[in-house]
Amino acid sequence: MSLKSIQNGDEVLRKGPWMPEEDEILVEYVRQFGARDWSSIRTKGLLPRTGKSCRLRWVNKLKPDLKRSGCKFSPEEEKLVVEMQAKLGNKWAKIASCLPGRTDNDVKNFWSTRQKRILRALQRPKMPSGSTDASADTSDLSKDPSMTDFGGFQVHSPSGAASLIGSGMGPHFIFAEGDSEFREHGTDTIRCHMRSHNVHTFGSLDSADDVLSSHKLQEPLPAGEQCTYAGEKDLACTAMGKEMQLETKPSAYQQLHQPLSVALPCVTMASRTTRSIKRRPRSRRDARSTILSCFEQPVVDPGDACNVVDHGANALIPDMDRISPNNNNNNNNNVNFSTSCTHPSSRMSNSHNVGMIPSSATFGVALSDSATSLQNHHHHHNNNNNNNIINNNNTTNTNANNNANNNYLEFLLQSDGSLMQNVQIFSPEFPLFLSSSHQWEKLPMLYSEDASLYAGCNSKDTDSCSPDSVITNFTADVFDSLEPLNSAPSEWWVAQ
DNA sequence: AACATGCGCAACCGCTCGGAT
DNA sequence: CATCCGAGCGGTTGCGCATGT
Repeated sequence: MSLKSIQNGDEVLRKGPWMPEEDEILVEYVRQFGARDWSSIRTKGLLPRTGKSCRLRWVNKLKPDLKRSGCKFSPEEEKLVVEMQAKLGNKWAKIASCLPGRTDNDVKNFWSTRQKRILRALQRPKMPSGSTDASADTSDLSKDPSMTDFGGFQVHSPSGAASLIGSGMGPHFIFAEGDSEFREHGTDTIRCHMRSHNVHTFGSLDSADDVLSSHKLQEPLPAGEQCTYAGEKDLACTAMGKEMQLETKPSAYQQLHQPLSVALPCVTMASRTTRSIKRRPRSRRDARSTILSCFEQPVVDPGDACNVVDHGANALIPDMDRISPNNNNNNNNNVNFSTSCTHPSSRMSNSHNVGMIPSSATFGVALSDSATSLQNHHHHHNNNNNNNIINNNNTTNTNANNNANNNYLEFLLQSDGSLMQNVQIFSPEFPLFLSSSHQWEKLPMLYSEDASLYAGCNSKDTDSCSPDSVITNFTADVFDSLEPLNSAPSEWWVAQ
């Protein structure tokens, strides 16, 4: 055992791990004199430890009735910690006072570990069985091939199509037909049974722990054609025909991200969309790259330039050659990149810049074939869309499904080959709206005040940006960490 | 098998608070 | 009222074991 010591005058004070003999002396001291006057332990010559060290040892380890070291927090304890932390903040001592046998240090460490776990879940998603990462899944649930472990979140996905696509604001889970439930492994269980629904996307705008573990959904969700469940607080679950939504209500979002009149916590897309655009991820893929993998093209014909929507650092760019750095006039180290995107069957036939979204933004795409818009002067309100959900009731496009040349815009295509209108790419910082006239427009209700985010726009007060003007500034080293997309088409994972 | 990395937890550090003098 | 000092709190560090390569 390593023994550190510090010189204190003629005295040598010990530091570091406590030995059993020291513990015995300390316990005996407390028995005789009580748990106080800690400094006198040293002045009496009982232990070469500071009073502070003695107190800490007693409070955290030796005090009677403490739960033994290594005793995991129970789901009830975790729930209480989460709730109290939300109320009180990092008042660990206060929180610990409500947890018999737990010390403030226990709670603090537990919280820290939990935060890291959640972060890992978002940054290192593991993909369904059949993926190259399956062997990395060592959780108990790995025995069940239908279970996928996304770090701290375990997802039941018989179709193998479950995918974690979100990060930053919280995880998004996409489910396909046949997936029956989603569950979070932790304090609370959020479980939705789905039988007749094509796709289920769940997301939260808040951090995973804030939302996922503090709301509980009724179970099982009836598989009827229409049912609605309002969560205890701010989660609601709605099943409508072939789709089901889980949503956080604006109130929950606004608590953390105010002022905000509109939130987009989750997206529901048609099954064709989600299946055809996903591909097998590499291990340790950055979470942001994983998001992009849902939207990038699996195969691109020569000349059919179609690049990933980039949303900042660490994004995966499938083909660097197609991204040309443009000189800008700034004297700083920033380089402007614009990505172009065309598709032969799309009305969007000319190059459109889709490079956007500053780093640290959370990326998502909300689709609507019913011209759903968050802008009043654009909207054709979907009946279900009275708060923060954008619906896509698009039906399966078989042609598109079979088309090996699907690119990431494929999910924007409607059955007649035309481009789906009113596509919104959202992030809190830089939401955009692709209108029916294929103009990228800013969403005023979500505007960031940071004018630099609108590089290329004439003015942040401008109502619309031309496609070519949507350019994001990246620092020069942004692409250092990018991986080239070098896997063969056969490596692309397409859920069936 | 050896090494690297991840992870949880015990202990430390710096600071604030409040009672005693 | 000012100062000292012990107690307590929250953040951080680093050790040791587990797991991965």
